[in-house]
Amino acid sequence: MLDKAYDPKPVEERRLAAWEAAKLFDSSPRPGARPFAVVIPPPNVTGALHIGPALNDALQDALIRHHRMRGEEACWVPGADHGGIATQNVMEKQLKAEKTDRRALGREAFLERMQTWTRDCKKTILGQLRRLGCALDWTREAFTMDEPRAKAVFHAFKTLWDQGLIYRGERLVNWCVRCGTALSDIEVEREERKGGLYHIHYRGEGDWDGVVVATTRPETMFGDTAVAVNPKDVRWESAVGKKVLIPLIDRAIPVIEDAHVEFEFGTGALKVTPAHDQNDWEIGQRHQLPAIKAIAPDGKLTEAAGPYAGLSREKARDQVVADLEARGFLRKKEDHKSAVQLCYRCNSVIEPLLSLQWFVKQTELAKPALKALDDGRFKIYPETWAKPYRDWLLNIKDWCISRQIWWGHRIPVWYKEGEKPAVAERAPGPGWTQDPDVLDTWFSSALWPLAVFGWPERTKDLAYYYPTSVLVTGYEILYLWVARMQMMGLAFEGKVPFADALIHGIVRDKSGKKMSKSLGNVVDPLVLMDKHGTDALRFALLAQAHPGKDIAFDEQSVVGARNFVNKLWNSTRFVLMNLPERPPEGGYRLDRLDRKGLELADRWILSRAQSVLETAAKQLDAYDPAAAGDILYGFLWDEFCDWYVELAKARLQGPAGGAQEAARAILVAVLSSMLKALHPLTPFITEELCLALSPFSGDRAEFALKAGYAALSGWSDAAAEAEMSRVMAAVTAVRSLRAQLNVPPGLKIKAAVQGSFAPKILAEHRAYVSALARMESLEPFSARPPQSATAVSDGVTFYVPLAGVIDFAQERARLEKDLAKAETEIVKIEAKVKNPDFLSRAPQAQIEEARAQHAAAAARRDKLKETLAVLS
RNA sequence: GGGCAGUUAGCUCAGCGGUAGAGCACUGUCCUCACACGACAGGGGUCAUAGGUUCAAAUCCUAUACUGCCCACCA
Repeated sequence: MLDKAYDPKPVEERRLAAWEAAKLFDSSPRPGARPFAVVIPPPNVTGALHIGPALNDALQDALIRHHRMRGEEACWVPGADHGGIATQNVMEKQLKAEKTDRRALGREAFLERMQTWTRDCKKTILGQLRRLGCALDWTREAFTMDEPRAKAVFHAFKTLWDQGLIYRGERLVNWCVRCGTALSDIEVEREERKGGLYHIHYRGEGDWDGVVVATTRPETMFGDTAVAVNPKDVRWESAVGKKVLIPLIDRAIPVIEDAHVEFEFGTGALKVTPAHDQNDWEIGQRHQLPAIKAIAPDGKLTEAAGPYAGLSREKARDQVVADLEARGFLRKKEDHKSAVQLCYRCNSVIEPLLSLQWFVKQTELAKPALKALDDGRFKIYPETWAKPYRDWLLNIKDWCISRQIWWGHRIPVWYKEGEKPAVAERAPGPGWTQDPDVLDTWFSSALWPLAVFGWPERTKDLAYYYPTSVLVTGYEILYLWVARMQMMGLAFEGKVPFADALIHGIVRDKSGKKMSKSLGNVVDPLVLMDKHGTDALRFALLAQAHPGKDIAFDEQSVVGARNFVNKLWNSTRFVLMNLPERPPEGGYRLDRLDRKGLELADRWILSRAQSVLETAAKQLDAYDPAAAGDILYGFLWDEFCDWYVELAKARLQGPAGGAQEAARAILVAVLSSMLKALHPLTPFITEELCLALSPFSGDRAEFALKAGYAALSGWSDAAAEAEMSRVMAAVTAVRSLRAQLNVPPGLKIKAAVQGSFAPKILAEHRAYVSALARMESLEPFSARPPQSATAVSDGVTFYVPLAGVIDFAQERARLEKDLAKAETEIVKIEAKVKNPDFLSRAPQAQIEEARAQHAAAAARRDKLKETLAVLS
């Protein structure tokens, strides 16, 4: 016998052990079967997973399990990403805590430590995935820096190099002073911050007045190589062509014209610092201006800054401003809001810096990706992300792929005096030295769907699983990752790496704030799993994961899901308690049922179950587990447990025989098919319960995944559904009467029934009504009992004698309230039914329905009025 | 400065052309023989605002107002 409450821990342990022992999730090409392949977004090896990836993984697992149950060869590839800068930063923090740093350690020793860290971290992360119940094919575990992936990276680099798409050049790049490396454009985040706008006087050379420029970054003035004004700006007309002196260092620079300069901003004069500002760089290109570096890669001012050399950016700004002010150059300081650029890994302010870097040309690579989107080979769900994705590809800029860190794939370019640089995996010969930089971590991530299947080798896996089916990820890496995989996949294989991308939202805290360590609002999925069970956590996340929508996550939602899981447990427990010790040969089978012998409730629940299963399957096909979860939850709780199980009790506890067997068979069939349908969402408990039911359900499969897809057919019965809803309404009317008149729950009432639906109730549904409304007897109405209360429903009126219990004033008030309800309903429907436009233009079915509603409401109203008249 | 979402019950969110829904919270009754992680009954919304289309609009269109996100070279 099952315990009274579900205890997740032993069940989860048991299921995990069984899955692993059976290698249940392994996949290999199976001719004839449709592949359904998914590659996991490889988590960075920066530490343990938080709740965000848990959602991402639960979504993928639901899809994988669903498609497995549909008979497809589902393959979900696990793995991890070395995570470049992010991971190196983690290690650097550790080293700092040990009062050392990577330079003291040396490159080789540092990398060795990184390897060890990586091994431990992967263990943690993959352990978490396992614990979540992820149906990952563990034999395929991949890492972006393991041997096969390194091979893929080299091959990709070489191919792009041979095609002339890779080049090296000195460009203005986003430089993170703290991380000590260049970043690509999309690795930079922006944040609006308050700062100052400084108006600085640049004296004229000779004896003219000079100009006043406005800048937010006075400390870069030592790198100025011009002052620019708009060609149409009459205010500065006379200054153009003359020279001004940079204050404090008195270097002369020309005043030039450039259309980029805005009239309204500041003074209309712009100081041009090509080496430290993107716009200025472009102006510099247009006017062949030199680029003078005023800030070094370490964030300190260079020799060009004269007396300020060696000061940090921040200190230099304060000092320069103070000196300008003291010497009368500072004309004005305004408050000013501007968007500062921040490193997406360490959040420090980015310095645009001129440096020698490697780039991949993007325009040509983007074209096939655009085409794939436009002709539908690649689809994004929800569609709303397609436009931003498209715009990004259209305006794509070259990708800076070199990083000045140690952790990553070393750039496979070798140098030697007097030779052209060579691309090779190993030194081409003695005297060659390798480029010290490593590749952007996203370079290897971009190859993930190819690399996990052995590319560039022509493997069977690649032929079978590629292109993969769907990629599940958050919108924050749409460009960083999704777009690049599309470009690379198309460039190297001519096929999209995945046909669909499912973009989900971000898990936020319950007040809607982004989770972050610094805010202290991060949620540890393991803690929640320990507390409430894995299925509960999964269901809570999935039930809220509407496509593309962020989730405001509250632990309360996990409690709610836990309650549902417990409801599954107890309903199965109840069914098992009411089954015989020995199951019938082959289990209960619906096809053995005598359809004519079925009761209304049977026909109703089977019809409903069939429809619910169909809908849930469609929703999972459409990548919407939230909708599937919602409908399954509602059906199981509100319809199956609250009505069907209650109705079946009479037969279960009654005499043995055909009626009892039918109830048992239907309970088993409906429950076990629902458990199977829920399996993609809550794999542990559903499988455990399916197994417990298996002798009765006739399901021989050892695992829910192998039990096949849950479906019923041939049970659709609209008439039964309609009739059942009338019965339910009648029951509810009596229950309501009882509650409102404070009839003790234990007290069984006598009732008489009247109305057009009454004969049917008396003949066929008497047992239902008297059981659920707790009646001692139910008779046809003959005469109104002296002290009785009345419950009016569609086609039925119940009279309940309640001598001594009933309070007439209360009863009147109750009926008047019902009457008021009926009246307002009638007013609404009457407006419709009496509207000639409605009658002439609405579809016939609508009209008929409205008329029927009107008639029913009117009948109810009349009955209530009549009752009230008797009472007064 | 562009673009995209959202604005529905106290809270979190479904619904997206035919009489307003769920979970949680709330009120009342009940430890009724699966489940108090429960049962039954109930209260609570002029579906942001203003127009329009339609027999019919939370649902479609157009504005407006907030909120959030993405993108962008106003120093």
